[in-house]
Amino acid sequence: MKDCGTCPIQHRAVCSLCNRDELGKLEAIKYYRSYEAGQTVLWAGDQMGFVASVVTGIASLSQGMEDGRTQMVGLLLPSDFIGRPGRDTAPYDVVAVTNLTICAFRKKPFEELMLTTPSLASRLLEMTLDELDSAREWMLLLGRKTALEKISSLLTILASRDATLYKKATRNGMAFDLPLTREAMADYLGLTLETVSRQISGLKKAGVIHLEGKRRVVIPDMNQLMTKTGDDMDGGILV
Amino acid sequence: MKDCGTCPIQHRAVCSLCNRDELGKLEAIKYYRSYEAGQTVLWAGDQMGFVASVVTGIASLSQGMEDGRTQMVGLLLPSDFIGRPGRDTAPYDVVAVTNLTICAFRKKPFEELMLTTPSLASRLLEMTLDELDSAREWMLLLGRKTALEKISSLLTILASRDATLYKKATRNGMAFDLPLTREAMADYLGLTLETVSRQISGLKKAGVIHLEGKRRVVIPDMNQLMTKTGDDMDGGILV
DNA sequence: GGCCCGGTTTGATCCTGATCAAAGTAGCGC
DNA sequence: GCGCTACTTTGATCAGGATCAAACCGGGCC
Repeated sequence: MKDCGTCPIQHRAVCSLCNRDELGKLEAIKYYRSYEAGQTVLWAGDQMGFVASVVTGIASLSQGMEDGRTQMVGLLLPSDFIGRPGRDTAPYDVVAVTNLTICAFRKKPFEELMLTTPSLASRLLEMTLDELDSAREWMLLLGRKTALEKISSLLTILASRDATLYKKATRNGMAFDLPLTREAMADYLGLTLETVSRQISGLKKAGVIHLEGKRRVVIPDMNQLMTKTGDDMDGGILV
Repeated sequence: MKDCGTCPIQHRAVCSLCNRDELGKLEAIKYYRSYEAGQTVLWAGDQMGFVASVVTGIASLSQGMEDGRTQMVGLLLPSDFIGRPGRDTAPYDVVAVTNLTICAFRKKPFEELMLTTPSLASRLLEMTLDELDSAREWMLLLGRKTALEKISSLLTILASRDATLYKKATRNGMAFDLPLTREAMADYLGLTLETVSRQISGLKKAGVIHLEGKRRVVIPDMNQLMTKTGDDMDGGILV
């Protein structure tokens, strides 16, 4: 496994592109960049001179309407891809939700590399298809799930991603830090922050989760939470 | 321009893949297939031996929950792509909404062709990115728009697609046939069919649209309809 | 300590869209 | 024509979340 340079999580290949860069071709065109929580990485419509992969932290993609309503359309966790080969402006706002480090590649050379490296191109298609699948999964959530199901689904996803990231077991009890504010959760779920708060209180009262402070979530029984998502449970952990 | 074989719409390159197949490599592995309105092309989980492009008609992609709630996650119009290179089961139900003709390619040889034909691979990435963009556009609609805005957006999109398909002007008045039942519209918009019906009646009463029969929609002034979508209007016609 | 500030919780009320129910319409086969 | 079926419209009522409003933390900083 190739080390991703300054990658802060030891022994984990979080930069999913460098990780497969057997020939070291990406090495020459990559650089790291960091953002503080709350900083905007790109505004919708911005010129975009790079593509990138999230190394640590979380970024969000958001669409806004003129009257201020916003909808988060993607949550980028470590190893997720940012950017559009073949397009030159950002279609959405990209915001650092937590402190964020990305591994960026200059776009022009990256695109040239794609033409001569079929494995890179097919890896990218693969990743885009995955994103498409999760976008569509999210459409079901936004269109048809109740507030309770939405919250439960989000917690389940965050818990699973956190678990895979740190290689922890999920089945019997786990804990993780909520990286999102109530407002960010609301934006992602198509709810208001008050509703998010109320539903979380509900889950807490029901004993499905408990909170240590405002942000640390303890889930005594993962299955109990998953019951509330409305999803099929035998598919195992979703991502 | 290459003719797409039995393609029923004359002088139009609706099979977007054959259309660019300068070398005729796709010729050998393609075949046509037709479905009647209402027929299911693929069930979620089905083995999927082909990829395809819609030639005529409309297909839908739907996700279902066990309790019967369903959410349409994509509407495939002529030239849209069906299938997943690199995956072998269908992730969603694919249903023929109207009578449907597709141009299918056997998956194995198609994938091999992709490896040796960078232009095909990059075309596919392009198409997938487009799908991802429209999925995310739809997430904004599902999460944040009102019923009226949802209906208006759908009508606007259908009108625009219809216009490009038949090369008609959209700005000053147009008419087209609604290909979807109220129920299908509801599934797509995350509403109930009653709400869809009521909102359409509302638009009719307001003079924004009128109906000839149940299915033919006349839009005297496209701009008036677009005012109701909640979208930015200077971006021109969305697809 | 006291203060401020961002984030959170909780309460009261309102309203949009869901639900339940019934009637209307068009097409089609007989 | 009749009756059937699938689709649509309209009405009455309900409820899940939104909205408006206030109080409640928990830090950080003076």
